[in-house]
Amino acid sequence: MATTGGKTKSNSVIAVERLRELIFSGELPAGSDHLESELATRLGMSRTPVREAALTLEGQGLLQVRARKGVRILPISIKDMEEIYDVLSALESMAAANAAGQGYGANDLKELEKTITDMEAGLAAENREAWADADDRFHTELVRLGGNSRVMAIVARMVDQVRRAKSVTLHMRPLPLQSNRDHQQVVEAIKSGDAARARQIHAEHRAAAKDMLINLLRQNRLHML
Amino acid sequence: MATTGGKTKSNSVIAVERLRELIFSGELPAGSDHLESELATRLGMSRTPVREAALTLEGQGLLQVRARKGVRILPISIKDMEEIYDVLSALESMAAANAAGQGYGANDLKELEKTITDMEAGLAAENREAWADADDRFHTELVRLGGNSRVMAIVARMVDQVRRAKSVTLHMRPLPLQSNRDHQQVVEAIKSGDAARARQIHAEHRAAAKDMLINLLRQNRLHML
DNA sequence: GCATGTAATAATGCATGCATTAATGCCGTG
DNA sequence: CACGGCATTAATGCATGCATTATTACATGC
Repeated sequence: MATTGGKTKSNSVIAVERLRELIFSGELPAGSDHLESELATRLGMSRTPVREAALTLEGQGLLQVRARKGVRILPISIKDMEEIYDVLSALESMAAANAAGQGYGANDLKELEKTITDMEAGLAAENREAWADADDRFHTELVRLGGNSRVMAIVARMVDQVRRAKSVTLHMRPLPLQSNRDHQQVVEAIKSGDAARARQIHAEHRAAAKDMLINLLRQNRLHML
Repeated sequence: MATTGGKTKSNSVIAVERLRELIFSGELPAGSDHLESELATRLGMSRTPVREAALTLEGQGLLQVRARKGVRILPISIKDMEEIYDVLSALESMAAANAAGQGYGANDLKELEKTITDMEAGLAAENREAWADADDRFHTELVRLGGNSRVMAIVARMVDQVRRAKSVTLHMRPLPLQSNRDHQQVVEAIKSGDAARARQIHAEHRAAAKDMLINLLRQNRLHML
């Protein structure tokens, strides 16, 4: 039995998971429409659980349910990216500040530091996928250390929405050298309990990431992803 | 025909609206469980649209769908309130800063300023409901001026979750005199284009509101609402 | 008397079919 | 030839019934 839990998952939950995979992998491309019955056939179940899954994913901002036109996979515009990165900036910097205020010891921050060494390893090997994976884990862990479950949930949703765009730009962007220095400084601020500094550094980190990404998209005329 | 739109609403949408009303009015009390079939009978429709509405509201954090136990109306703990007010603080202060950066003129801020005069009128008449209503409109309008649709959506959800708690404490709290001064200062910072100041003032405003509310709940032993 | 296993029960989860309704194409008219 | 109304079509929205499964109560054995 896997650690994910061997509990018998309902078809509705399976549909959510499968649809997410199909969206992230690009098999259901951004902007495309799909009838409930098509998706039901594709997933080997009836329309009911597919419909429920569609409603769930609509609440997560990944698609839109439109009467008689099927579900539309929502594309991400540059404006969307700006919005999302602003939300991430505000919430993650607060999480960093809160993490700094918790008095975490070296042991509590082990996981966070491991993501940094993984990023460095990824950078050294010029393995962008490995770096990106570790970067995701850094941000997830940082938010977790902030101790606000709602921030965790919101951030996860926002990250989902930019997932496609990130994978597209991953190979276009320069190697993120500054990024790693930022991460290291955030950890140090948390260690020393300097909430204001943790917040400040992380906000600048996110602002820089936003600018880099937006410019990249504009330069490459990627107005919709 | 009302401005809300006379379009034939689906039962599923009606169910969402009615359930929200029932939750906010306390007819479905926090912590209570309700079978899908009960709710369906109550709303005069079949289980299907009720079930869909329940999934939607679960995504909004208002209730929880539990197999074989019906839907549970989620109570709000003090920890929840802290989380929510921290999210509101982070996102609304960013909205205030962004609003200050938009170069809004007197005309753009008319709606915002009207909410302040309404609050003052409510205060003068010691009409707490009128004050609270204007206060809600102030925050909604402030976030709208920030120009980030995701922030608007997230803030609206958070506000929904604390709605019951707010109405309980509305008559316990002292008259919010400082609150109005804060609002006025935020508007002035936005007018003068001072983003940092708008952010700062509003963050302090939300922090003070949070402390006041949390203390009120603790003093009155209201650990769950 | 308590614990364990089993059977009855009841609520969800899902499939199916029909009614509703918006979109599309066609026909008739100006 | 273009425009407008009507019929056709097709996809959703919803109700219904059944299968699945967790829970509870009861009986039996220790």
